[in-house]
Amino acid sequence: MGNKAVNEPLISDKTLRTFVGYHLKRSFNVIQSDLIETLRPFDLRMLTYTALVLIVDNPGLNQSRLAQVMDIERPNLVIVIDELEERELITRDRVPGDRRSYALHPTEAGLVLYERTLEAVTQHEKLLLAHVEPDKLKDLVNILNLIKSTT
Amino acid sequence: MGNKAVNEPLISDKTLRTFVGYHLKRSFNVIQSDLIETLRPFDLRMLTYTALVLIVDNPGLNQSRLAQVMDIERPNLVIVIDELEERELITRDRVPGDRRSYALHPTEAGLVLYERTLEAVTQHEKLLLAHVEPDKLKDLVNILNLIKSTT
DNA sequence: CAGTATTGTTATGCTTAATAATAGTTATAG
DNA sequence: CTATAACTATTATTAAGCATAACAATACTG
Repeated sequence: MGNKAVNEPLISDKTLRTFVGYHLKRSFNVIQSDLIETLRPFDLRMLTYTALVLIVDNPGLNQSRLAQVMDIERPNLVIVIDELEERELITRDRVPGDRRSYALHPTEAGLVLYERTLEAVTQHEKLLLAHVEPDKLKDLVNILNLIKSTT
Repeated sequence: MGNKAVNEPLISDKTLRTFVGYHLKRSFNVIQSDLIETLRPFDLRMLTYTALVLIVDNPGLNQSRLAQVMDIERPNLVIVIDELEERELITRDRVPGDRRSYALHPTEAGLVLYERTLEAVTQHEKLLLAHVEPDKLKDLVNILNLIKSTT
C-alpha cells in the first residue's frame, strides 16, 4: 500500500492529448471494461449482445443486413449468429421468398435474456456515469453524433 | 449507384442508442479508421505509433512504465518495442543503476518519423473534424475526461 | 438462357490484448 | 549474509475483433 509513485518519474502524454481520438479511446475503454464485466455473468460478449439486441428490436432481419448495421463483415457475423443459435437464443428461419437468406428471430429464451441484460447494462452504465451531469451526457451524445456524420 | 435502400427495411438501433458507450464506440470507429489510414504510409500501427510518441516525449523511460501508461500488459509491449528497435526508430539502452531494465530512447530516424507522422495525424484529424465547431470539441474532451476520472 | 449479383459460409491472416511461466536482477527480512 | 520476495523483460499461448479471398447456392437481368 506504499506510495509507489514517489520515486517514479511522471510520464507525459501531452502530445497524445492533443488528439480527440486519444481521449475518445481512453473514455471508451472505461465504459467497455464495465460493460464486459456486466455481460460476463450472462455469458455474452459485446458483439453477441449487440446482435441479440438488434435481432430482438428487428425480428426477421437477415445476416447481411445485420452485419451492415453492426459495421462488421459478413463472415465475422456468422460465428456470432452460430453462437446465439447454438444457445437457442435465436433461430435462423428460411424465408419463403428467398432461399438464400435466413430471417433471424429471437426465441423465448432470447427475449428473456434480452430483458435481463438490458436491465443490468442500463443500471451499470447509469452507475458508472453517475458522477457526470445528465445534461453533459446529452451534450456528449450530440457531439458524438456530429462526429459520426462525417459526411 | 442506385438507391439500394428503397426496398430494404430500415433497421432500428433504438435500444443501443440509449447507451452512451454505443455512441462512443461508433464515433471512435470513425476516427480510428481515419487514423489507421493516415499511419499506413508510415508503416505504423496505432500501438507502435503511440509507443513512439511516448518515447519521444519521455526519453529514457523503461518498458514497465511505458506499458503502464499505455494501459497494456508488459508482454504485449515487448513486440511493439521489438519492432521499433528493429526499424532503428528507438534504442534499448542498459541503465547503469539497474541491470534489469532498459531505458528507451528515440534515434534520429525515430525523431524524424515522429515529426512527420505528428504533422500528418494532426492534419488528418483536423480535417476529419472540420465540420464540428472547435468549442464543441473542447466540450467533448472535457466531458470525456470526466468519464475517465471514474473515481 | 448467359452472365452477374447476392447470401451465407469457410479459410486465412492481422491487430490488439490477456494470462502463465521463466530467467536474470534487485531489494528486503531475518 | 542468506533466503525470500519483488521487479524487469521475455517467451509462449490463447482469444477477441476485424478484414479479405474464394466458393456454393440462389436470385436477378438483359
